[in-house]
Amino acid sequence: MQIGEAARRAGLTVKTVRYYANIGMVTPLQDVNTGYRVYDENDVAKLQFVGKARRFDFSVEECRELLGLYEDRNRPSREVKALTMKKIGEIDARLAELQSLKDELSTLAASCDGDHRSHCPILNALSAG
Amino acid sequence: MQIGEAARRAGLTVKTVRYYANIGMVTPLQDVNTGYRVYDENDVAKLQFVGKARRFDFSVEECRELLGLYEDRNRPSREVKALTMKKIGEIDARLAELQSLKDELSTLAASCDGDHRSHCPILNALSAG
DNA sequence: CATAAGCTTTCCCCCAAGGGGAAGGTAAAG
DNA sequence: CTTTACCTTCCCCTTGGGGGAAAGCTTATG
Repeated sequence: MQIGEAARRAGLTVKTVRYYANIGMVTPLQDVNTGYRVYDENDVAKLQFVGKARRFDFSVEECRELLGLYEDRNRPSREVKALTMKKIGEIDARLAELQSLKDELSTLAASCDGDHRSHCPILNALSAG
Repeated sequence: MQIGEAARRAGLTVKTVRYYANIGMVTPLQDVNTGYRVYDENDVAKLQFVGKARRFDFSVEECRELLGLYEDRNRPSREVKALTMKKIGEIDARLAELQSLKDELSTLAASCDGDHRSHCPILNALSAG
């Protein structure tokens, strides 16, 4: 099938699928006459796999790694789990960071009247050393 | 003072301060002879303000807006509070997204033995339609 | 046959928010 | 006079593609 159908079936844009081909992540065959990329079922499966991993916040490089493990029938599940735990740790760190930011901003917002007057504790806090 | 001292006092890198000058956010005077940027106390205050707002996850464009409000002695605090509430909403959305991702990944990780064997529910989940 | 529609290709610039480093000017100190 | 420590502009790099131009292919229609 052509790239359009492969993209549609994987739930990705054509641009994205072409990008994955360019960086060597999912490499279809190429029609010698037209130069068109030709995808098969296995390619679509890989695209879906990568698409799902991306939605799980894995970077493109991590996806490449996961895809390698996915295709290696003899890899130990330990490696996949390690990558997953690392990703969970990163998400945890970001969660804590965002929660802390939210708390501080909420405190500031609560102290600001938010009316037509110019007094504003939020700006004061931002300008305080 | 020169850019180096201004950056140090604002807790920013020289690159960042130069970037803010280039995009017209904090615009110092320029020495006619040397071409060096010349910062005063007010510039440093603005740089600190922007630095702090950036740490609160405000985008550069939002910082520009906040800085405008900060310099306008007659602005209503309503506008600042609205910007802050919008930012809190964005943080909330991202928190929910990350929490959901973490839950799903945790479930997957818990179901994977993570040993030397190849069976891996994580990869199975990623490859399932 | 011409041509228009709907695919596809490569190529190049764009985003945020700067970082890294080259090549070269300037000023103070030894 | 030269080293050292600043500073300048300029250009490429990052993530993960998006937007669009110019051009090639196939098929359907007038």
